[in-house]
Amino acid sequence: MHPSPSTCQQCAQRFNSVFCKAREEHVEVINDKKVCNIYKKGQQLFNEGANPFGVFCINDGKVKLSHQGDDGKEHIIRLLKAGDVLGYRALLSGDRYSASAVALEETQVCFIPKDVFIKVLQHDAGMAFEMMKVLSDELHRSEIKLTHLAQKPIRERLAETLLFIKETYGFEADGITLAVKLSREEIANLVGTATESTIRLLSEFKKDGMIELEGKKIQILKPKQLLATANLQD
Amino acid sequence: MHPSPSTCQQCAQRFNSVFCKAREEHVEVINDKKVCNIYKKGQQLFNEGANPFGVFCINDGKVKLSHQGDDGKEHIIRLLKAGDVLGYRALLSGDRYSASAVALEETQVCFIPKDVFIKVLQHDAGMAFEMMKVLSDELHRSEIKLTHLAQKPIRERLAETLLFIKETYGFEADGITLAVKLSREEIANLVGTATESTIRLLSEFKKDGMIELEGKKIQILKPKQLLATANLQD
DNA sequence: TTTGAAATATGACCTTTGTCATTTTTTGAT
DNA sequence: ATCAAAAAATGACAAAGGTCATATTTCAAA
Repeated sequence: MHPSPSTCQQCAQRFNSVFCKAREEHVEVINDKKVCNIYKKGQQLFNEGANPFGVFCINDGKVKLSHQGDDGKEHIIRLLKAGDVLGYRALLSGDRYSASAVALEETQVCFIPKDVFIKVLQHDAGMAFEMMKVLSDELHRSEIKLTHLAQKPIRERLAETLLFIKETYGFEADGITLAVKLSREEIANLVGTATESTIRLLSEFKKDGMIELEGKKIQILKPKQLLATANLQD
Repeated sequence: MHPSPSTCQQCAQRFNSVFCKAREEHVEVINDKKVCNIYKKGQQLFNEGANPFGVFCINDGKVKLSHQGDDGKEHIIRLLKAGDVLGYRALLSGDRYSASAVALEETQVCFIPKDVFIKVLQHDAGMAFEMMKVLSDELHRSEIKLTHLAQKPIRERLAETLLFIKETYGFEADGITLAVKLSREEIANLVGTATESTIRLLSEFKKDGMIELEGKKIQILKPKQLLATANLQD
Protein backbone atom coordinates (compact mmCIF):
# COMPACT_ATOMS: atom_id res chain seq x y z
CA MET A 1 0.00 0.00 0.00
CA HIS A 2 1.32 3.39 -1.02
CA PRO A 3 1.49 6.18 1.55
CA SER A 4 -1.67 8.26 1.68
CA PRO A 5 -1.15 11.65 0.04
CA SER A 6 -1.88 14.60 2.27
CA THR A 7 -3.57 16.55 -0.51
CA CYS A 8 -5.40 16.04 -3.80
CA GLN A 9 -2.82 18.32 -5.41
CA GLN A 10 -0.07 15.85 -4.57
CA CYS A 11 -2.16 12.76 -5.27
CA ALA A 12 -0.48 10.29 -7.59
CA GLN A 13 -3.86 9.64 -9.25
CA ARG A 14 -4.70 13.26 -9.94
CA PHE A 15 -3.76 13.24 -13.63
CA ASN A 16 -4.85 9.69 -13.98
CA SER A 17 -8.47 10.28 -13.14
CA VAL A 18 -11.56 12.22 -14.09
CA PHE A 19 -10.01 15.17 -12.26
CA CYS A 20 -7.14 15.40 -14.72
CA LYS A 21 -8.64 18.41 -16.48
CA ALA A 22 -10.08 20.09 -13.38
CA ARG A 23 -8.91 23.61 -12.71
CA GLU A 24 -6.50 24.18 -9.81
CA GLU A 25 -9.00 26.18 -7.78
CA HIS A 26 -11.52 23.34 -7.98
CA VAL A 27 -9.00 20.74 -6.95
CA GLU A 28 -8.40 22.93 -3.91
CA VAL A 29 -12.09 22.96 -3.04
CA ILE A 30 -12.24 19.20 -3.40
CA ASN A 31 -9.14 18.81 -1.26
CA ASP A 32 -10.70 20.92 1.50
CA LYS A 33 -13.85 18.84 1.66
CA LYS A 34 -12.62 15.32 0.94
CA VAL A 35 -12.50 12.64 3.60
CA CYS A 36 -10.05 9.79 3.23
CA ASN A 37 -10.51 6.30 4.50
CA ILE A 38 -9.10 2.82 4.37
CA TYR A 39 -11.30 -0.18 3.68
CA LYS A 40 -10.19 -3.69 4.49
CA LYS A 41 -10.75 -6.59 2.13
CA GLY A 42 -14.45 -7.42 1.97
CA GLN A 43 -15.61 -4.10 3.42
CA GLN A 44 -18.39 -2.24 1.68
CA LEU A 45 -17.97 1.30 0.36
CA PHE A 46 -21.68 1.52 -0.34
CA ASN A 47 -24.65 -0.74 -0.69
CA GLU A 48 -27.29 -1.16 -3.37
CA GLY A 49 -30.43 0.73 -2.42
CA ALA A 50 -28.70 3.35 -0.26
CA ASN A 51 -28.82 7.06 -1.00
CA PRO A 52 -25.60 8.48 -2.45
CA PHE A 53 -23.99 11.30 -0.49
CA GLY A 54 -20.98 11.75 -2.73
CA VAL A 55 -18.47 9.98 -4.90
CA PHE A 56 -15.51 7.79 -4.03
CA CYS A 57 -12.09 8.18 -5.53
CA ILE A 58 -9.73 5.21 -5.28
CA ASN A 59 -6.23 6.17 -4.27
CA ASP A 60 -4.85 2.68 -3.98
CA GLY A 61 -6.36 -0.77 -3.99
CA LYS A 62 -9.05 -2.69 -5.82
CA VAL A 63 -12.83 -2.61 -5.70
CA LYS A 64 -15.61 -4.63 -7.31
CA LEU A 65 -18.95 -3.11 -8.23
CA SER A 66 -21.84 -5.53 -8.41
CA HIS A 67 -25.57 -5.85 -8.81
CA GLN A 68 -27.74 -8.16 -6.84
CA GLY A 69 -29.82 -10.29 -9.23
CA ASP A 70 -33.48 -10.91 -8.42
CA ASP A 71 -32.62 -14.26 -6.91
CA GLY A 72 -29.81 -12.78 -4.81
CA LYS A 73 -27.08 -13.90 -7.16
CA GLU A 74 -24.27 -11.38 -7.54
CA HIS A 75 -23.34 -10.00 -10.94
CA ILE A 76 -20.08 -8.07 -11.08
CA ILE A 77 -20.41 -5.16 -13.48
CA ARG A 78 -17.09 -3.40 -13.01
CA LEU A 79 -13.61 -3.80 -11.52
CA LEU A 80 -12.02 -0.61 -10.22
CA LYS A 81 -8.49 0.43 -9.46
CA ALA A 82 -6.44 3.44 -8.36
CA GLY A 83 -7.57 6.58 -10.19
CA ASP A 84 -11.11 5.30 -10.74
CA VAL A 85 -14.08 7.17 -9.38
CA LEU A 86 -17.24 5.39 -8.36
CA GLY A 87 -20.70 6.23 -7.16
CA TYR A 88 -21.25 8.91 -9.80
CA ARG A 89 -23.89 7.01 -11.74
CA ALA A 90 -26.54 7.13 -9.01
CA LEU A 91 -25.56 10.70 -8.10
CA LEU A 92 -25.98 12.01 -11.64
CA SER A 93 -29.19 10.08 -12.30
CA GLY A 94 -30.59 11.19 -8.94
CA ASP A 95 -31.21 7.56 -7.98
CA ARG A 96 -30.24 5.37 -5.11
CA TYR A 97 -27.23 3.15 -5.68
CA SER A 98 -28.11 0.37 -8.06
CA ALA A 99 -24.94 -1.51 -7.22
CA SER A 100 -22.76 -2.34 -4.24
CA ALA A 101 -19.04 -1.58 -4.00
CA VAL A 102 -16.77 -3.92 -2.04
CA ALA A 103 -13.01 -3.75 -1.53
CA LEU A 104 -11.15 -6.73 -3.03
CA GLU A 105 -8.09 -5.93 -0.89
CA GLU A 106 -7.02 -3.17 1.49
CA THR A 107 -8.04 -0.01 -0.34
CA GLN A 108 -7.48 3.70 0.21
CA VAL A 109 -10.43 5.82 -0.80
CA CYS A 110 -11.23 9.53 -0.71
CA PHE A 111 -14.85 10.53 -0.34
CA ILE A 112 -16.02 13.72 -2.04
CA PRO A 113 -19.38 15.05 -0.83
CA LYS A 114 -22.20 15.29 -3.30
CA ASP A 115 -22.62 19.07 -3.34
CA VAL A 116 -18.88 19.69 -3.81
CA PHE A 117 -18.67 17.23 -6.70
CA ILE A 118 -21.80 18.59 -8.39
CA LYS A 119 -20.75 22.20 -7.96
CA VAL A 120 -17.33 21.56 -9.46
CA LEU A 121 -18.91 19.69 -12.37
CA GLN A 122 -21.19 22.66 -13.02
CA HIS A 123 -18.39 25.21 -12.99
CA ASP A 124 -15.57 23.30 -14.62
CA ALA A 125 -16.26 22.53 -18.26
CA GLY A 126 -13.00 20.61 -18.59
CA MET A 127 -13.89 18.24 -15.81
CA ALA A 128 -17.51 17.99 -16.95
CA PHE A 129 -16.25 16.95 -20.33
CA GLU A 130 -13.92 14.41 -18.80
CA MET A 131 -16.85 13.04 -16.81
CA MET A 132 -18.88 12.62 -20.00
CA LYS A 133 -15.96 10.77 -21.50
CA VAL A 134 -15.79 8.41 -18.52
CA LEU A 135 -19.54 7.81 -18.77
CA SER A 136 -19.33 7.24 -22.53
CA ASP A 137 -16.49 4.77 -22.17
CA GLU A 138 -18.34 2.91 -19.44
CA LEU A 139 -21.46 2.81 -21.59
CA HIS A 140 -19.46 1.50 -24.50
CA ARG A 141 -17.88 -1.24 -22.42
CA SER A 142 -21.26 -2.19 -21.03
CA GLU A 143 -22.88 -2.40 -24.45
CA ILE A 144 -20.11 -4.52 -25.91
CA LYS A 145 -20.45 -6.81 -22.92
CA LEU A 146 -24.19 -7.05 -23.54
CA THR A 147 -23.65 -8.24 -27.08
CA HIS A 148 -21.04 -10.78 -26.01
CA LEU A 149 -23.21 -12.05 -23.19
CA ALA A 150 -26.06 -12.51 -25.65
CA GLN A 151 -24.05 -14.13 -28.40
CA LYS A 152 -20.88 -15.80 -27.19
CA PRO A 153 -20.41 -19.18 -25.49
CA ILE A 154 -19.04 -19.30 -21.98
CA ARG A 155 -15.65 -20.56 -23.06
CA GLU A 156 -15.04 -17.41 -25.09
CA ARG A 157 -16.42 -15.15 -22.39
CA LEU A 158 -14.20 -16.71 -19.74
CA ALA A 159 -11.10 -16.21 -21.89
CA GLU A 160 -12.19 -12.64 -22.49
CA THR A 161 -12.74 -12.10 -18.78
CA LEU A 162 -9.26 -13.34 -17.90
CA LEU A 163 -7.79 -10.91 -20.42
CA PHE A 164 -9.99 -8.16 -19.04
CA ILE A 165 -8.70 -8.82 -15.53
CA LYS A 166 -5.18 -8.63 -16.93
CA GLU A 167 -5.96 -5.32 -18.67
CA THR A 168 -7.47 -3.90 -15.51
CA TYR A 169 -5.04 -4.99 -12.81
CA GLY A 170 -2.02 -6.22 -14.76
CA PHE A 171 0.51 -8.77 -13.56
CA GLU A 172 2.61 -9.29 -10.45
CA ALA A 173 6.35 -8.64 -10.72
CA ASP A 174 6.84 -12.04 -12.39
CA GLY A 175 4.95 -10.78 -15.44
CA ILE A 176 2.54 -13.70 -15.65
CA THR A 177 0.52 -13.85 -12.42
CA LEU A 178 -2.72 -11.84 -12.37
CA ALA A 179 -2.37 -9.09 -9.75
CA VAL A 180 -5.68 -9.77 -8.05
CA LYS A 181 -7.15 -12.66 -6.13
CA LEU A 182 -10.68 -13.52 -7.09
CA SER A 183 -12.64 -16.57 -6.05
CA ARG A 184 -13.97 -18.88 -8.73
CA GLU A 185 -17.41 -17.65 -7.80
CA GLU A 186 -16.38 -14.04 -8.40
CA ILE A 187 -14.93 -14.93 -11.78
CA ALA A 188 -18.19 -16.72 -12.59
CA ASN A 189 -20.16 -13.64 -11.57
CA LEU A 190 -17.98 -11.56 -13.85
CA VAL A 191 -18.46 -13.94 -16.79
CA GLY A 192 -22.15 -14.37 -16.08
CA THR A 193 -22.26 -18.13 -15.56
CA ALA A 194 -22.39 -20.82 -12.88
CA THR A 195 -19.38 -21.30 -10.59
CA GLU A 196 -18.99 -24.94 -11.60
CA SER A 197 -18.85 -24.07 -15.28
CA THR A 198 -16.10 -21.58 -14.56
CA ILE A 199 -14.13 -24.12 -12.53
CA ARG A 200 -14.48 -26.72 -15.26
CA LEU A 201 -13.36 -24.36 -18.01
CA LEU A 202 -10.43 -23.04 -15.98
CA SER A 203 -9.33 -26.65 -15.56
CA GLU A 204 -9.59 -27.10 -19.32
CA PHE A 205 -7.58 -23.96 -19.98
CA LYS A 206 -4.97 -25.32 -17.62
CA LYS A 207 -4.98 -28.69 -19.36
CA ASP A 208 -4.52 -26.85 -22.66
CA GLY A 209 -1.49 -25.10 -21.18
CA MET A 210 -2.96 -21.61 -21.53
CA ILE A 211 -3.02 -20.86 -17.82
CA GLU A 212 -1.62 -22.16 -14.54
CA LEU A 213 -3.71 -22.43 -11.39
CA GLU A 214 -2.40 -22.39 -7.84
CA GLY A 215 -5.14 -21.66 -5.35
CA LYS A 216 -6.49 -18.24 -6.22
CA LYS A 217 -3.32 -17.41 -8.11
CA ILE A 218 -3.85 -17.47 -11.88
CA GLN A 219 -0.95 -17.30 -14.30
CA ILE A 220 -1.40 -16.46 -17.95
CA LEU A 221 1.02 -18.70 -19.81
CA LYS A 222 -0.19 -18.24 -23.39
CA PRO A 223 -1.90 -14.86 -23.79
CA LYS A 224 -2.10 -15.21 -27.56
CA GLN A 225 -3.87 -18.53 -27.39
CA LEU A 226 -6.18 -17.09 -24.77
CA LEU A 227 -6.94 -14.17 -27.06
CA ALA A 228 -7.69 -16.60 -29.88
CA THR A 229 -10.01 -18.50 -27.54
CA ALA A 230 -11.79 -15.27 -26.67
CA ASN A 231 -12.37 -14.82 -30.40
CA LEU A 232 -12.51 -11.02 -30.23
CA GLN A 233 -13.08 -8.82 -33.26
CA ASP A 234 -13.20 -5.45 -31.53
CA MET B 1 -45.76 12.05 -39.47
CA HIS B 2 -45.91 15.46 -37.81
CA PRO B 3 -44.97 18.53 -39.82
CA SER B 4 -41.29 19.36 -39.67
CA PRO B 5 -40.65 22.37 -37.44
CA SER B 6 -38.86 25.23 -39.11
CA THR B 7 -36.67 25.93 -36.08
CA CYS B 8 -35.28 24.24 -32.98
CA GLN B 9 -36.94 26.93 -30.91
CA GLN B 10 -40.35 25.78 -32.11
CA CYS B 11 -39.51 22.08 -32.03
CA ALA B 12 -42.01 19.98 -30.15
CA GLN B 13 -39.15 17.90 -28.74
CA ARG B 14 -37.12 20.80 -27.43
CA PHE B 15 -38.09 20.46 -23.76
CA ASN B 16 -38.36 16.74 -24.09
CA SER B 17 -34.72 16.19 -24.94
CA VAL B 18 -31.19 16.70 -23.72
CA PHE B 19 -31.54 20.29 -24.95
CA CYS B 20 -34.24 21.05 -22.39
CA LYS B 21 -31.81 22.97 -20.18
CA ALA B 22 -29.78 24.56 -22.96
CA ARG B 23 -29.62 28.36 -22.97
CA GLU B 24 -31.59 30.25 -25.62
CA GLU B 25 -28.48 31.56 -27.35
CA HIS B 26 -27.12 28.03 -27.74
CA VAL B 27 -30.36 26.72 -29.16
CA GLU B 28 -30.05 29.51 -31.72
CA VAL B 29 -26.55 28.38 -32.69
CA ILE B 30 -27.74 24.81 -33.03
CA ASN B 31 -30.72 25.92 -35.08
CA ASP B 32 -28.41 27.82 -37.46
CA LYS B 33 -26.20 24.83 -38.12
CA LYS B 34 -28.59 21.89 -38.00
CA VAL B 35 -29.57 19.96 -41.09
CA CYS B 36 -32.88 18.13 -41.16
CA ASN B 37 -33.63 15.00 -43.05
CA ILE B 38 -36.17 12.28 -43.52
CA TYR B 39 -35.18 8.61 -43.45
CA LYS B 40 -37.41 5.92 -44.87
CA LYS B 41 -37.99 2.63 -43.08
CA GLY B 42 -34.83 0.56 -43.19
CA GLN B 43 -32.51 3.46 -44.05
CA GLN B 44 -29.33 3.87 -42.06
CA LEU B 45 -28.53 7.03 -40.12
CA PHE B 46 -25.00 5.82 -39.50
CA ASN B 47 -23.02 2.63 -39.67
CA GLU B 48 -20.80 0.82 -37.17
CA GLY B 49 -17.16 1.64 -37.87
CA ALA B 50 -17.78 5.05 -39.48
CA ASN B 51 -16.41 8.28 -38.07
CA PRO B 52 -18.96 10.45 -36.30
CA PHE B 53 -19.42 13.96 -37.65
CA GLY B 54 -22.15 15.02 -35.29
CA VAL B 55 -25.21 13.89 -33.40
CA PHE B 56 -28.71 13.06 -34.55
CA CYS B 57 -31.83 14.34 -32.91
CA ILE B 58 -35.07 12.51 -33.63
CA ASN B 59 -37.97 14.77 -34.33
CA ASP B 60 -40.49 12.14 -35.21
CA GLY B 61 -40.28 8.42 -35.87
CA LYS B 62 -38.50 5.37 -34.50
CA VAL B 63 -34.93 4.15 -34.73
CA LYS B 64 -33.09 1.03 -33.60
CA LEU B 65 -29.47 1.10 -32.51
CA SER B 66 -27.61 -2.18 -32.87
CA HIS B 67 -24.24 -3.85 -32.64
CA GLN B 68 -22.94 -6.36 -35.08
CA GLY B 69 -21.85 -9.49 -33.19
CA ASP B 70 -18.61 -11.20 -34.19
CA ASP B 71 -20.53 -13.71 -36.27
CA GLY B 72 -22.56 -11.00 -37.97
CA LYS B 73 -25.60 -11.48 -35.79
CA GLU B 74 -27.34 -8.25 -34.85
CA HIS B 75 -27.86 -7.26 -31.24
CA ILE B 76 -30.24 -4.37 -30.64
CA ILE B 77 -29.01 -2.25 -27.77
CA ARG B 78 -31.48 0.62 -27.82
CA LEU B 79 -34.81 1.74 -29.23
CA LEU B 80 -35.15 5.45 -29.88
CA LYS B 81 -38.06 7.78 -30.35
CA ALA B 82 -38.88 11.47 -30.82
CA GLY B 83 -36.79 13.62 -28.48
CA ASP B 84 -33.95 11.12 -28.29
CA VAL B 85 -30.46 12.04 -29.37
CA LEU B 86 -28.09 9.47 -30.80
CA GLY B 87 -24.52 9.27 -31.94
CA TYR B 88 -23.17 11.05 -28.86
CA ARG B 89 -21.43 8.03 -27.38
CA ALA B 90 -18.80 7.70 -30.12
CA LEU B 91 -18.44 11.47 -30.33
CA LEU B 92 -17.70 11.90 -26.64
CA SER B 93 -15.39 8.89 -26.45
CA GLY B 94 -13.57 10.02 -29.58
CA ASP B 95 -14.23 6.64 -31.21
CA ARG B 96 -15.81 5.48 -34.40
CA TYR B 97 -19.43 4.41 -34.14
CA SER B 98 -19.67 1.10 -32.34
CA ALA B 99 -23.27 0.65 -33.40
CA SER B 100 -25.49 1.19 -36.41
CA ALA B 101 -28.69 3.23 -36.40
CA VAL B 102 -31.56 2.23 -38.67
CA ALA B 103 -35.01 3.80 -39.02
CA LEU B 104 -37.84 1.46 -38.05
CA GLU B 105 -40.34 3.63 -39.91
CA GLU B 106 -40.30 6.98 -41.72
CA THR B 107 -38.31 9.19 -39.37
CA GLN B 108 -37.52 12.92 -39.21
CA VAL B 109 -34.05 13.63 -37.93
CA CYS B 110 -32.00 16.77 -37.38
CA PHE B 111 -28.24 16.48 -37.66
CA ILE B 112 -26.09 18.70 -35.46
CA PRO B 113 -22.43 18.97 -36.54
CA LYS B 114 -19.79 17.75 -34.12
CA ASP B 115 -18.08 21.09 -33.41
CA VAL B 116 -21.38 22.86 -32.72
CA PHE B 117 -22.54 20.17 -30.34
CA ILE B 118 -19.19 20.01 -28.52
CA LYS B 119 -18.89 23.78 -28.26
CA VAL B 120 -22.36 24.14 -26.78
CA LEU B 121 -21.65 21.32 -24.32
CA GLN B 122 -18.51 23.14 -23.22
CA HIS B 123 -20.22 26.46 -22.69
CA ASP B 124 -23.56 25.40 -21.34
CA ALA B 125 -23.32 23.79 -17.92
CA GLY B 126 -27.04 23.11 -17.85
CA MET B 127 -26.95 21.14 -21.03
CA ALA B 128 -23.69 19.42 -20.07
CA PHE B 129 -25.36 18.28 -16.90
CA GLU B 130 -28.37 17.05 -18.79
CA MET B 131 -26.04 15.14 -21.09
CA MET B 132 -24.40 13.46 -18.09
CA LYS B 133 -27.84 12.52 -16.86
CA VAL B 134 -28.71 10.94 -20.20
CA LEU B 135 -25.43 9.02 -20.18
CA SER B 136 -25.94 7.89 -16.59
CA ASP B 137 -29.46 6.71 -17.29
CA GLU B 138 -28.30 4.85 -20.38
CA LEU B 139 -25.49 3.26 -18.38
CA HIS B 140 -27.92 2.22 -15.69
CA ARG B 141 -30.28 0.64 -18.17
CA SER B 142 -27.42 -1.16 -19.82
CA GLU B 143 -26.08 -2.57 -16.56
CA ILE B 144 -29.48 -3.78 -15.42
CA LYS B 145 -29.87 -5.46 -18.79
CA LEU B 146 -26.48 -7.12 -18.34
CA THR B 147 -27.52 -8.67 -15.05
CA HIS B 148 -30.82 -9.86 -16.47
CA LEU B 149 -29.15 -11.30 -19.55
CA ALA B 150 -26.72 -13.17 -17.31
CA GLN B 151 -29.24 -14.45 -14.83
CA LYS B 152 -32.75 -14.65 -16.24
CA PRO B 153 -34.33 -17.28 -18.49
CA ILE B 154 -35.54 -16.26 -21.92
CA ARG B 155 -39.19 -16.46 -21.00
CA GLU B 156 -38.73 -13.70 -18.42
CA ARG B 157 -36.56 -11.63 -20.70
CA LEU B 158 -39.08 -11.79 -23.52
CA ALA B 159 -41.89 -10.66 -21.23
CA GLU B 160 -39.64 -7.85 -20.02
CA THR B 161 -38.80 -6.88 -23.59
CA LEU B 162 -42.47 -6.66 -24.58
CA LEU B 163 -43.09 -4.36 -21.62
CA PHE B 164 -40.01 -2.37 -22.54
CA ILE B 165 -41.33 -1.89 -26.08
CA LYS B 166 -44.61 -0.74 -24.58
CA GLU B 167 -42.78 1.72 -22.28
CA THR B 168 -40.76 3.08 -25.18
CA TYR B 169 -43.32 3.39 -27.94
CA GLY B 170 -46.63 2.97 -26.18
CA PHE B 171 -49.83 1.72 -27.74
CA GLU B 172 -51.88 2.54 -30.82
CA ALA B 173 -55.17 4.39 -30.33
CA ASP B 174 -56.87 1.14 -29.30
CA GLY B 175 -54.78 1.09 -26.12
CA ILE B 176 -53.56 -2.48 -26.53
CA THR B 177 -51.60 -2.73 -29.80
CA LEU B 178 -47.87 -2.01 -29.57
CA ALA B 179 -47.14 1.12 -31.62
CA VAL B 180 -44.21 -0.36 -33.52
CA LYS B 181 -43.79 -3.17 -35.99
CA LEU B 182 -40.81 -5.37 -35.28
CA SER B 183 -40.01 -8.67 -36.93
CA ARG B 184 -39.66 -11.76 -34.75
CA GLU B 185 -35.98 -11.64 -35.54
CA GLU B 186 -35.70 -8.08 -34.26
CA ILE B 187 -37.50 -8.99 -31.06
CA ALA B 188 -35.10 -11.93 -30.67
CA ASN B 189 -32.14 -9.60 -31.18
CA LEU B 190 -33.55 -7.34 -28.51
CA VAL B 191 -34.02 -10.22 -26.06
CA GLY B 192 -30.69 -11.80 -26.93
CA THR B 193 -31.87 -15.18 -28.13
CA ALA B 194 -32.62 -17.22 -31.26
CA THR B 195 -35.50 -16.20 -33.50
CA GLU B 196 -37.16 -19.62 -33.16
CA SER B 197 -37.14 -19.40 -29.36
CA THR B 198 -38.82 -16.02 -29.55
CA ILE B 199 -41.48 -17.30 -31.95
CA ARG B 200 -42.14 -20.31 -29.75
CA LEU B 201 -42.47 -18.23 -26.59
CA LEU B 202 -44.67 -15.63 -28.25
CA SER B 203 -46.96 -18.49 -29.27
CA GLU B 204 -47.00 -19.67 -25.67
CA PHE B 205 -47.81 -16.19 -24.41
CA LYS B 206 -50.66 -16.10 -26.90
CA LYS B 207 -51.88 -19.53 -25.81
CA ASP B 208 -51.79 -18.26 -22.22
CA GLY B 209 -53.96 -15.32 -23.27
CA MET B 210 -51.38 -12.70 -22.33
CA ILE B 211 -50.95 -11.37 -25.86
CA GLU B 212 -52.59 -11.50 -29.26
CA LEU B 213 -50.60 -11.91 -32.48
CA GLU B 214 -51.67 -10.78 -35.91
CA GLY B 215 -48.79 -10.61 -38.33
CA LYS B 216 -46.36 -8.09 -36.91
CA LYS B 217 -49.10 -6.57 -34.78
CA ILE B 218 -48.75 -7.49 -31.12
CA GLN B 219 -51.49 -6.75 -28.62
CA ILE B 220 -50.91 -6.78 -24.89
CA LEU B 221 -54.03 -8.34 -23.38
CA LYS B 222 -52.86 -8.95 -19.82
CA PRO B 223 -50.10 -6.53 -18.86
CA LYS B 224 -50.16 -7.58 -15.21
CA GLN B 225 -49.67 -11.23 -16.03
CA LEU B 226 -46.89 -10.25 -18.41
CA LEU B 227 -45.24 -8.24 -15.65
CA ALA B 228 -45.49 -11.23 -13.35
CA THR B 229 -43.91 -13.38 -16.06
CA ALA B 230 -41.06 -10.88 -16.37
CA ASN B 231 -40.48 -11.35 -12.65
CA LEU B 232 -39.03 -7.88 -12.11
CA GLN B 233 -37.83 -6.62 -8.77
CA ASP B 234 -36.46 -3.26 -9.84
C1' DT C 1 -55.38 -12.05 -58.61
C1' DT C 2 -51.33 -14.63 -58.94
C1' DT C 3 -47.06 -15.90 -57.38
C1' DG C 4 -42.70 -16.21 -55.35
C1' DA C 5 -39.78 -14.76 -51.74
C1' DA C 6 -39.51 -13.72 -47.08
C1' DA C 7 -41.27 -14.27 -42.60
C1' DT C 8 -43.46 -17.15 -39.32
C1' DA C 9 -44.49 -21.41 -37.20
C1' DT C 10 -43.54 -26.00 -35.53
C1' DG C 11 -41.33 -30.44 -34.69
C1' DA C 12 -37.21 -33.25 -33.78
C1' DC C 13 -33.01 -33.37 -32.04
C1' DC C 14 -28.67 -32.15 -30.03
C1' DT C 15 -25.44 -29.15 -27.57
C1' DT C 16 -24.55 -26.25 -23.98
C1' DT C 17 -24.96 -25.07 -19.57
C1' DG C 18 -26.90 -25.42 -14.99
C1' DT C 19 -27.90 -28.18 -10.79
C1' DC C 20 -27.06 -31.42 -7.32
C1' DA C 21 -24.18 -34.59 -4.89
C1' DT C 22 -19.80 -35.85 -3.39
C1' DT C 23 -14.93 -35.69 -2.80
C1' DT C 24 -10.73 -33.22 -2.33
C1' DT C 25 -8.12 -29.24 -1.32
C1' DT C 26 -7.24 -24.89 0.65
C1' DT C 27 -7.38 -21.59 4.15
C1' DG C 28 -7.59 -19.30 8.30
C1' DA C 29 -8.20 -19.56 13.26
C1' DT C 30 -6.78 -21.64 17.40
C1' DA D 1 0.63 -28.10 13.64
C1' DT D 2 -4.24 -29.17 13.83
C1' DC D 3 -8.78 -28.79 12.70
C1' DA D 4 -13.09 -27.08 10.97
C1' DA D 5 -15.15 -24.49 7.53
C1' DA D 6 -15.02 -22.73 3.10
C1' DA D 7 -13.66 -23.17 -1.54
C1' DA D 8 -12.49 -25.89 -5.40
C1' DA D 9 -12.87 -29.86 -8.21
C1' DT D 10 -15.35 -33.47 -10.45
C1' DG D 11 -19.02 -36.62 -11.93
C1' DA D 12 -23.84 -37.60 -13.09
C1' DC D 13 -27.78 -35.89 -14.63
C1' DA D 14 -31.43 -32.60 -16.08
C1' DA D 15 -33.07 -28.63 -18.23
C1' DA D 16 -32.81 -24.82 -21.23
C1' DG D 17 -32.08 -23.23 -25.35
C1' DG D 18 -30.03 -23.51 -30.05
C1' DT D 19 -29.97 -25.63 -34.69
C1' DC D 20 -31.81 -27.75 -38.59
C1' DA D 21 -35.48 -29.26 -41.44
C1' DT D 22 -39.78 -28.39 -43.14
C1' DA D 23 -44.40 -26.65 -43.44
C1' DT D 24 -47.33 -22.74 -43.51
C1' DT D 25 -48.50 -18.04 -43.83
C1' DT D 26 -47.91 -13.30 -45.13
C1' DC D 27 -46.98 -9.78 -48.17
C1' DA D 28 -45.52 -7.15 -51.88
C1' DA D 29 -44.51 -6.98 -56.77
C1' DA D 30 -45.91 -8.25 -61.26
